[in-house]
Amino acid sequence: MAQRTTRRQVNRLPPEKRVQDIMMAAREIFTEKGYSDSLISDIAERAGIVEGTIYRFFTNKRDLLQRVAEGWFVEMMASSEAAFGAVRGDWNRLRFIIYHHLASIRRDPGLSRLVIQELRSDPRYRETRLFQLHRDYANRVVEIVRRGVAAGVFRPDVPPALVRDMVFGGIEHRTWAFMRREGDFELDATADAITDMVWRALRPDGASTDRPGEHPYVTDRLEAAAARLERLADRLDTASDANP
Amino acid sequence: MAQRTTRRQVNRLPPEKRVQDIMMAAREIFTEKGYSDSLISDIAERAGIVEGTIYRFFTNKRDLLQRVAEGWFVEMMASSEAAFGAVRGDWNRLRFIIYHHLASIRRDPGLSRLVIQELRSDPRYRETRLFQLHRDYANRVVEIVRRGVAAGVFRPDVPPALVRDMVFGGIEHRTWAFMRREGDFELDATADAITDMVWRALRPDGASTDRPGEHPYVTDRLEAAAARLERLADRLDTASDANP
Amino acid sequence: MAQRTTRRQVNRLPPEKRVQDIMMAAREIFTEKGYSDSLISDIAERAGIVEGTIYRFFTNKRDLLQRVAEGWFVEMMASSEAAFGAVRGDWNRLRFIIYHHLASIRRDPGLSRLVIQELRSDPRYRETRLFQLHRDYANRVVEIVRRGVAAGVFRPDVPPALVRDMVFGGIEHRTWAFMRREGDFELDATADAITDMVWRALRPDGASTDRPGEHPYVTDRLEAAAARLERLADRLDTASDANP
Amino acid sequence: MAQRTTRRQVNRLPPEKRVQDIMMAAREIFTEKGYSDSLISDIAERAGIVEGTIYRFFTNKRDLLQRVAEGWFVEMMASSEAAFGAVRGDWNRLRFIIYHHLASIRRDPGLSRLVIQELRSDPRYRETRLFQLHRDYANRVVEIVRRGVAAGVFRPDVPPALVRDMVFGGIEHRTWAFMRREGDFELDATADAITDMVWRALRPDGASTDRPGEHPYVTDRLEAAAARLERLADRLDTASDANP
DNA sequence: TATGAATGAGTGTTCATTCAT
DNA sequence: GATGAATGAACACTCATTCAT
Repeated sequence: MAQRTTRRQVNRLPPEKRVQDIMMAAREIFTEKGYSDSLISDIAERAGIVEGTIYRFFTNKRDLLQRVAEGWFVEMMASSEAAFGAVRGDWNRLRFIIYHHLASIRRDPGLSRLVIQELRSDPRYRETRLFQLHRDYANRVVEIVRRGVAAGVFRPDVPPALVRDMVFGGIEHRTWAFMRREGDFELDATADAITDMVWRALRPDGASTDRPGEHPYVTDRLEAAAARLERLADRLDTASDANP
Repeated sequence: MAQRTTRRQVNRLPPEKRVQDIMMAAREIFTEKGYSDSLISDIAERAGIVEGTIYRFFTNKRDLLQRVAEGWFVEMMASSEAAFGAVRGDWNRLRFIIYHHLASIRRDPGLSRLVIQELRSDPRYRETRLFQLHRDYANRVVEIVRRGVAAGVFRPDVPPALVRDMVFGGIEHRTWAFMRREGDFELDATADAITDMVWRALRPDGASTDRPGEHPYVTDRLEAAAARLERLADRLDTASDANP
Repeated sequence: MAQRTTRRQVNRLPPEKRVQDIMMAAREIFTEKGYSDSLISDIAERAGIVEGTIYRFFTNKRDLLQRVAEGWFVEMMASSEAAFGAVRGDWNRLRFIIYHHLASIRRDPGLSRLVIQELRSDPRYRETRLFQLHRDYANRVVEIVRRGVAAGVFRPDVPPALVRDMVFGGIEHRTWAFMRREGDFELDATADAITDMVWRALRPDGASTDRPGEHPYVTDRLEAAAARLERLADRLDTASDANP
Repeated sequence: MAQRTTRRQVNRLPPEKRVQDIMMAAREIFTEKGYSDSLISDIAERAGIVEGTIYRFFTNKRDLLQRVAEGWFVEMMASSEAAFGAVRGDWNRLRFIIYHHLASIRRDPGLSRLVIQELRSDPRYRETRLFQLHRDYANRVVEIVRRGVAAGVFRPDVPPALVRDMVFGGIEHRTWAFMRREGDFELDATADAITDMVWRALRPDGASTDRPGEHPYVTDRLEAAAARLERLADRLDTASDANP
């Protein structure tokens, strides 16, 4: 013992910076390799420290993943909080949420996959802070639906939670290939398509399910045209009758 | 020389039966414990054989899981094939698929979770037979939408693949807690709610989005409009003939 | 993975032989280095196998130590069982036990120390088979004392368990330096000295505490006194008859 | 810049007080958890300082244990020094030592066990101050025996060191269960029993081995009675002869 | 064909000790 | 003198897979 050749070099940093470094390194490694293929030693190396130091700030590897994911989520929510508050109109709000979620996946596909695969399937997921964050995040949709129903602009028989599930489930399925680095998706078009689809399911019968402010749909137009032609024809009839 | 008290019992069985036994045992163990907590030795024991024998029929543990899942899926599809063919009407067909998928999850929540977690996230998933089966299974929905659009019964601007994603994504999210043995769901009510939601998103504006049979279809309205236009055209023809 | 250069060489042996090899190797390593400085990998190497194989037969490192110690003890008891049965006379029997224990320590000082240090101080020691073996072994002394007391050969006020404790405690203290490879002790002389010391503590006052066979027992003295009293009584009787 | 809420509290204390605090804390922790389960950080916390400070006063963890044990021993010896000097008579002196040792074990079973297990088995134990203290402590017994032999009150063939080993070995074995918190022992009765046992082993043949000042043992009394009766009988004979 | 003993690579975690501040 | 963040060596145990019998 004690024949250490290399002098021990201690690099003291403020705890926050250390934690930040570690989480950044961990996020990268986890994203690149997935959870179980990521080694604590790799993460330490990337963070420029030794393995033991990680354990001063994180209980274990799982805790590290957990907190990386939480950090990511908090960041995600914070980045949209202000903007979301400024959005007016239900369609726009739904579209905003959907777009934002799709954009997050595009930005961090690896992390998205990790959360879905590793954390959400954990048996203790519901006891997790991540679960709460996720729930709050997703419940923005529930809230919109609930209020719309109360205001009478949405169908009263739509289960708000199911809308949430279909929105986020749909997004996940649609982007699954991308998260696995196999496919791609168009951000705007996908956001539009999903929003429209949900929108139509929410609006009551008879109401136009077109996006607010856009042109009414073909059947309406067809019927309207027919009606106008009929009126025209009536007038023609009258005219020809009156001008024999 | 061997002091083994229990004599080695060599049971030569037809390969098919062996494979069947192993897969049944594997399915049970995998379902109970998840993939990584399942031991080959446990599976062998449950199947009444030894570890080595498994490797005569399966390349490795992963392959075993793969084929268990495939078997499950084939079984699932076969069980619905005939009945599905007999269902008439788009709403009913959608409802059938959704109900059937929900019922499969209720029957085998462990296996469902396993497929979602372990297999679908595998980087080579798309090269998998399971992927093809899954795609064929899910494309029933795509097919219905595509045909409905072509027939003019559904909106022409609905992306069929997105409908598929929202249906299966929605089902997954809705039942995720159940798959983790934490929550429950009502089979019929959920199937109805999802089908209705999709249905409303598919039907054109102005058309009743109520379930078929209760209110006239858009075709009716289109036919009525066409008829009126035809009568109009007739009259215009007559009128122009009358005013030479 | 799978670029193994050296071909995997399996060397199949009957389980008993394997267990024997492992225990022999473990005994050597444990004896040489003590428990915590012994590495499973060292033991495996010495036994000519790999680490994993050890875990087929032993639950963990502790279990291995436990069973090595048990084996040693069983062997020790077996080797003395027959001979002990043939020894006659209390002094000889005590001497035999003491000698045998000292001889065991001389033969395996490392193992002796290990048992005392590692196993006997374990909080669960009393639930151990080793404890039972040890107790049976040590109770030979208790048994001798108990019987001697019952036969009136030993003082009635001697606590047999305390005799046992002083015998084995004394042996341990006397040989402690030797177990640590620092000192030595003379086998025969030490056995004699301890036996004599205990012997003297056991024999009633007035009785010669010399080893049996060399000097008369207390019974002799009691008999002599009784004889004298009887003769005296006779004389007193005669005298009183003569002086009516 | 540091967000530490609890401000670092620098308490400059006189070195002696510091050392005292640390040793007290260490003694508690060691006693509670044993050596290897005691963490330097725990000890530091209990002493109200940080780990680094310990290393200003103690070379390493082992040294800390060493010095804790030394302190305990010195304290133990000091507490008995004066009283021991006042005790008169060999039996009483032996009894005093034995009682005192038993009482120490009763007071600090955890520490006693620690010294036996951890320190006495250390390969460098003999180079230790603790060893010297221990030797001096135990040699009180040797001294008593030696003097007794020289004075002719004890058997000349008793090896004084062996007496010491049996006394302390016996005490240790007798109280081992108690040190492990599993059993109990009666202080006075045990001290008496051990002292008596040693006493009997020390006294020469023919001498009463009863405790000094108490009644001689039965054989002696029997013989004495017989002798007196004989003398009486002789006188009676003479008297009757002289008075015919 | 079936056996099942043997293989052996692989890694998260602990904690006494150091030393820059 | 005191701090306490950082160091980094050390190691038991698992289990999918192989292959001699």
